[in-house]
Amino acid sequence: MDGRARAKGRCPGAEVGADARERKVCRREERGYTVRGAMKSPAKLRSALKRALLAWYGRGGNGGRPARAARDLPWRRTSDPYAIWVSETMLQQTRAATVVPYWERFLRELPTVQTLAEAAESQVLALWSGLGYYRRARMLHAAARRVVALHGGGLPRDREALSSLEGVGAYTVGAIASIAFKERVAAVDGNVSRVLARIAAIEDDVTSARGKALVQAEADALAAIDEGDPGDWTQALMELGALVCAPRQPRCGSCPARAWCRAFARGGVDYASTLPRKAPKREKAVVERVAIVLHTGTAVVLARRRALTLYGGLWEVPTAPRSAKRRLAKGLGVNLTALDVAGEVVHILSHRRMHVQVLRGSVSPQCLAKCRPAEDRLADGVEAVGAEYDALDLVPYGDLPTRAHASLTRKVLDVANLHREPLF
DNA sequence: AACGCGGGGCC
DNA sequence: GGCCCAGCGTT
Repeated sequence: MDGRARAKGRCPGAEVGADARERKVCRREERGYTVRGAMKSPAKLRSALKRALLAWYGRGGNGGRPARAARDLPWRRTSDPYAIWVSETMLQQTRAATVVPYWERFLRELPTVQTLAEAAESQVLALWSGLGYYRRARMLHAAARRVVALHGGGLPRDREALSSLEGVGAYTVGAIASIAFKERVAAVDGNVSRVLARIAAIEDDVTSARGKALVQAEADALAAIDEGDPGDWTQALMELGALVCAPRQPRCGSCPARAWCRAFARGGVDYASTLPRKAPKREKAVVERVAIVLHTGTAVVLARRRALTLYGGLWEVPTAPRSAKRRLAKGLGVNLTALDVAGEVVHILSHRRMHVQVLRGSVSPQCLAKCRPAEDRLADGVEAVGAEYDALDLVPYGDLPTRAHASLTRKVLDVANLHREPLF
């Protein structure tokens, strides 16, 4: 990019003072486009790498050739940009195998961007329940409403317009543009960045700006020379990362890109698996909380979390910091002494570790008086439950599966053991 | 650039 | 029990 381009130890020629030709050759080697002993032109090598990967991925069925490696994922059977958009949103930080049933149910219930735009947020969240990162659902919902309002219901092809949609970041723009609209755009997700970091043997911390820039440039360059379906190229790279170039134990022995992989050339699978360099792990904070399960024998009291908080908009058994146990009970209209300890739940999140003590008791008339229908926000007395909730409701056991909830609630109700049969 | 945000599969 | 996943928005 400029004369300051710092060089790794293996490329002294890139230091200030080296001539432009040496710098260029060095850059090629850093990017892994050279094969030992064969100084072909980079374009040829990239083209060969591309062909090898696409053949491995297997676009469409083709008799005689080995079976395609691509998984038969349901969103690969549609060309509907809306369906692809939903899949890409669900796939953010979520494994494909996990997404499949959620995506099928979501598309069945809300098959078009119009139906999503008109749906109640509670329905959208219920369809998302269990998938995690619920902000994705709220942003998808909001974005669908704007798409209908601004673009007449069709997802815009324009990348700027796509990028302005809630929840659609750099990766998702690339994914939608290349897969749904067949544009030659890079989509760099965790898989692609890992694959490219290994092919190019990038030893910088992958989270550093330098590393990101290199990886991004790599993706752009590789995508730009593709002659086939841009969506196939995007997905071939990701599929390689998911199935072969795995984070921990890459299967270099069966990798179609092995001949172009600088990391493999440098140190085989043992070295390749050390890339990209991992960031040091942070310690998870432990949070001590309490949950109060109030029930009638056929129904249980749930509270809806305020928007913009953890689990925002979802229903759960009312909880509070352990230190606010008395205040939570009082807010729910029950006496702490009337509750018994049912057990404790440990819930691990990406950034914290929750220890939830589970208390159990019967619904009091005072509590019943505070319960309101689900759509009635800010009911009287709810404030006393704490700043975390904006509604209370008495929910029959049979209605639990249709309520948007976090998996923590399943665990809490399981420990409370209200019912012989599973409640969910 | 670092952090908040979920949940589950796999070692 | 830790790691990581078809990331995004905020600060």
